[in-house]
Amino acid sequence: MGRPPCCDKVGIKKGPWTPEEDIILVSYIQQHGPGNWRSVPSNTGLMRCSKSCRLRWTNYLRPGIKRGNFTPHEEGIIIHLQSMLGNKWAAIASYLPQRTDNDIKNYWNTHLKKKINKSHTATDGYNMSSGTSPSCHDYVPEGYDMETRKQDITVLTFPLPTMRLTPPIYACSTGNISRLLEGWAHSSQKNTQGKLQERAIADDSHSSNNDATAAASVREKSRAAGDQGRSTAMTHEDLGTLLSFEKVSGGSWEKTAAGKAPFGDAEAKQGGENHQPPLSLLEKWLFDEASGQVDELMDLPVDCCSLSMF
DNA sequence: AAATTCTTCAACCGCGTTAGT
DNA sequence: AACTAACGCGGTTGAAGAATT
Repeated sequence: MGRPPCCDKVGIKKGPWTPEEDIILVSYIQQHGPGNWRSVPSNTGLMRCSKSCRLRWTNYLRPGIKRGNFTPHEEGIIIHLQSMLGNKWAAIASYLPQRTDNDIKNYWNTHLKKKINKSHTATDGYNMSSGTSPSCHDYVPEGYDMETRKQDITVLTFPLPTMRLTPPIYACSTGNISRLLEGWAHSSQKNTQGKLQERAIADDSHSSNNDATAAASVREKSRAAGDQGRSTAMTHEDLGTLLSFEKVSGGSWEKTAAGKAPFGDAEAKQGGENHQPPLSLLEKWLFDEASGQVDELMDLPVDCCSLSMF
């Protein structure tokens, strides 16, 4: 009915997300939980549309996401499910809680389709352009042994889960955030100045929002880091330092024994006046992972996606 | 070493579905 | 029941890096 897409609004930023934005988003979601995406941009000051925030969360920042190479076992599951369900990536992803639908879709389009096509042309002259979906029975990934495959096929014959396995655990991995910070540092060597100025302007226009207090705190830290020319990659150690504040009696915040000022002296002085708990929520969130909730969930055995799910 | 082509994947777009009024 | 707004999904695009010429 002519409603303009939200992302067409003036002032809505597009393109790759910066770690600053990621941290703000993560911090906000840790506090409020995922959902109600419409309120996210206004409450955080992010110059992104709600849709973009949701996408970024589900495809990249969501806890427990595994990135990188797919295992033969995962390949096998994807191939089998794709042959059963077609391109229902969200449904397929529900069997692989560590992988996002976008990831699976990309992997299918860039790797598996080719592999299967190759396999078919090698055997019986099958051609992807024929329009017929290749069957899982025709291609078995290397390293995906027949016994596992048999188990999976049995297991995956169960009805689809009605909802994603993903529990309301908002733990995340320091590795994930460190990785994105590294990426940001890399790219920021090219255009740090411009982006920071842009962010600073955007930040100022939202500084009075109460719900954005924690996020604003994060922004301040990030901006300060950028202003001081920290253009080198943030390591895991740095991130650990970033998160090493803890609350002490009297409502003020100070470093833990192992901690050092993460943003330099100037920032430390600023922080002294500002009694905001720096990254407290993010910190707690990240430390939750240490309890092993996510790992336990993600290290499910081969037949994980069956019985525990139904 | 430079130019071109290919590959990958994060992000966007549009549409269908669902929920709220 | 009808309408609107928000959400979620699948297809597609485009930028960046890798590989090739």
